[in-house]
Amino acid sequence: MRWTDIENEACSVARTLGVIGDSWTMLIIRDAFLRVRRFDDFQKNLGISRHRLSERLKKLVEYGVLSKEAYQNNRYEYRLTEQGLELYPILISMAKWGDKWMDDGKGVPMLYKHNNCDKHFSPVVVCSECHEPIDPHEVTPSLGPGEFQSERFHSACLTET
Amino acid sequence: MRWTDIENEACSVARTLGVIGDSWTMLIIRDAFLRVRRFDDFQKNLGISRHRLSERLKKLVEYGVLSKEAYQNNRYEYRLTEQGLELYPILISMAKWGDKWMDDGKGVPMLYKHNNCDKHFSPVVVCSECHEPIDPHEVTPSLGPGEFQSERFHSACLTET
DNA sequence: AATCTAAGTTCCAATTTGGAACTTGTCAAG
DNA sequence: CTTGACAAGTTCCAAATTGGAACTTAGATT
Repeated sequence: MRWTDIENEACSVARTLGVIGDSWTMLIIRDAFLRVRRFDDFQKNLGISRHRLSERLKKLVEYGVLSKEAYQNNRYEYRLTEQGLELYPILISMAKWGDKWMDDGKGVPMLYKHNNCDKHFSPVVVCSECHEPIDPHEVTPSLGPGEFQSERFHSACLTET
Repeated sequence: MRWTDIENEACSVARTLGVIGDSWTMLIIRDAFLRVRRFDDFQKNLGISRHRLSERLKKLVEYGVLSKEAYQNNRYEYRLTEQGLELYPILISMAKWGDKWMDDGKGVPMLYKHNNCDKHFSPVVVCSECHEPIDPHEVTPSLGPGEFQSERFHSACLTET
């Protein structure tokens, strides 16, 4: 099976990876959250080839993660859409995991302050219903309406015992 | 710049992507959360080539995301370690994003029940300090001790205005 | 002793990537 | 109004990576 077919699986994780799962894409998104908006700035910050960058930006615009808007005459800005902004939980969770497990002994690269409470924070994933933190061992998955019969596990059950 | 160098950047997002950011890896992790543990089962479920699977599993074991344990004589099990289990927030956030934005009109592939409250839930990212949901516009990033001078933005500031 | 099964490894064609050079359209200065 | 600079790509090709089929190894089963 080809990697490029995965977005057609009946699994929301696979479909998400079809959009953001290939090399460089999440770093482009990261830079977009950093307010990088122009082609050359992405290219210089990331060190990605112009070729690849061009392709990836085009795809992200197609999917609706970024918008491409002209400013002045032939200059363009790429900005996160609502759909793109909602990738934030994935990104901040990656930052937290990297802080904890990929520490090089020099301390964390970046600190995050929550303007709401004015404190440095870390992201915590809680249940939308009871507001308690989610432990993977306490989640029971079941087939939803969009799942169909298959010889493959299609869906992220996302529990581990 | 080569993609394979990114894990050395002074950015926790890039470092995390160095571990889980290439094709197939997050699907391997997904299957691991589904209690898939054996080489051939990963291979058949994912449709990945044995070649790639072998490499990826080896790397995940090296990084400490999976453990490889013998059972019976020459049979092996791959299991999520503590470090691997902590990828759950990333995975469940991907599932939520895919549910919302990659819906194909057939309904979600999978439902998740929280055993703690016995309800179907969706994951919400909140502040560790004030417990309010995090909005990317309300986060102010600053350089941490591990950041150093560079001509590149290294770190995920992770705010968008 | 022959076969089965799991867990890989080997090999090579086909695809993808990185990087440098080139293009196109507008603006800004002389 | 001509020259040069700049932003945003596109083109091209060598080098690296991937997919897939076939092969290997070692213990278990018939």
